[in-house]
Amino acid sequence: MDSNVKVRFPPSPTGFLHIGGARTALYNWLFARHNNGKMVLRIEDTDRQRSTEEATQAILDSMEWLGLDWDEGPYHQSERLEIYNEHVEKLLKDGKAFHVDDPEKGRAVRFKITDELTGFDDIVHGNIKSDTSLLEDFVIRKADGFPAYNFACVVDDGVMGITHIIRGDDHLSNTPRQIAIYKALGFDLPKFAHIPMILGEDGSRMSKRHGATSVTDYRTKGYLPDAIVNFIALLGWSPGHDQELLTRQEMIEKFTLKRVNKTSSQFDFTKLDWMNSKYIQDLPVGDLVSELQPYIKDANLESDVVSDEWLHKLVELYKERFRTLPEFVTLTTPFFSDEIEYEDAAVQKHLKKGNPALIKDAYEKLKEVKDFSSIEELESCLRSITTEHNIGFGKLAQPIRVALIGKSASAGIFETLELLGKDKTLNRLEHTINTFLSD
RNA sequence: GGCCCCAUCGUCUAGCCUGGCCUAGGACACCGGGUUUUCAUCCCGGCAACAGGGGUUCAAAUCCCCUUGGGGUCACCA
Repeated sequence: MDSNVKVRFPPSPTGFLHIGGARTALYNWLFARHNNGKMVLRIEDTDRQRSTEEATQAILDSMEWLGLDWDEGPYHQSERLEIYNEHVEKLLKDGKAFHVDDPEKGRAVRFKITDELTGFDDIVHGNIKSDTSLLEDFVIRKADGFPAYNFACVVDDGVMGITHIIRGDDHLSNTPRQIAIYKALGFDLPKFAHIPMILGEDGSRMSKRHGATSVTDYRTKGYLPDAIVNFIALLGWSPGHDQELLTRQEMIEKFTLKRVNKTSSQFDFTKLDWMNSKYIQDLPVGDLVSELQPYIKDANLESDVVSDEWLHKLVELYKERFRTLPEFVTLTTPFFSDEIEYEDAAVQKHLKKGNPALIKDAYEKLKEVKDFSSIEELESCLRSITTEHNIGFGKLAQPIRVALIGKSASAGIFETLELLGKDKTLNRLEHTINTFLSD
């Protein structure tokens, strides 16, 4: 099942890997893997002013984080000047290009438009119209000796034997120029697939003002790479059935260019959050703990005094309650720190307007519980109180919850008690009695 | 502005190529209900779209044209 499919992903290292670029990389990757082909990574660093080594590294890091690997490269265009020059000379000799002199910029080379092609076939869009006579002779080698984009791109794709060019449809209007170069140089024409762009939530082109635009942004915001990959895969492509949560393997099996649609899509952060929460729920707790570790450290929580077993239990308990990684920290801070923020509304409703005797009873009875790691013992203890007072369980659980973590929502009350431990539980109940119930 | 591309629920989309099975399906969000010690999860139900106008046809979301709207591109940037 070998294949001659060869695609490439050619980022220019002038900034972080954009989410749109990531999706382009993903589609190339899925296409290559689906067809048992190869993917080339090529760094298009011909803009000497804007290209940086840091950006290159950041892009490579993002690719790795997303789990998108490649089979060849990374090539750097800045190291391939000889190749481009050879082809420039060829065009010059054939009379298909000519020198232009600019008093300020220096001597450059322009490609001479002659061909009157009328269009090309695009896998996604079908037949694309174009009228080459409308084109102007364009620069293929800049005065600084570096090739211009449209030229370097074609030479590399030709030399590297790229069979399919999958890129954003903002390149649609470049394609006729590039085809002209393919023909002038005698390269076989690759197949083109121009995929729709990703727009911001307001429907305009995604830019800094839309908040998170780079892969790095999503990483620091606490999204899982698998969730990002799944989400952006579905922005412009669908497997053809109703399943939305797909493993990489499923995506590879299902991916075809034919199922990529033509319409640009808007980035929906809410749906991403939902999908991320799904991936969080499905992640083995051990892995989730490792993902969470940096955020716990960042928040300066006392993670070092805590046992692995305890942390695992806490994460297990809370994994259905957070959508992004840092949310876990927000939710569980009271488990790490004694500086609790008591929510006013919760205190009013469950403590001040409640029955003070309840908390005092709970304090006394809990004091007698020997084994706080026994859910059974904790439960029978609290049940006995509600029986005595003849009240529903919620009437007791809520005040205790607020007393222990400061808010009216948390995981199950017995588990909360267990993870907090006897000392903290008693201390906090005591604190509550003295602070909120003393008058 | 010239040229190019696009147009299904608020959003992502299925259906369009190969007209009829579409009283247009799914998901997120939203609204209601159930489960639950709270919240979340989970389950059930609901709201909600073929941009407009002309054709072609027995029949159009599906094919054609126009209008409108959106996007892209017009660099010695990629």
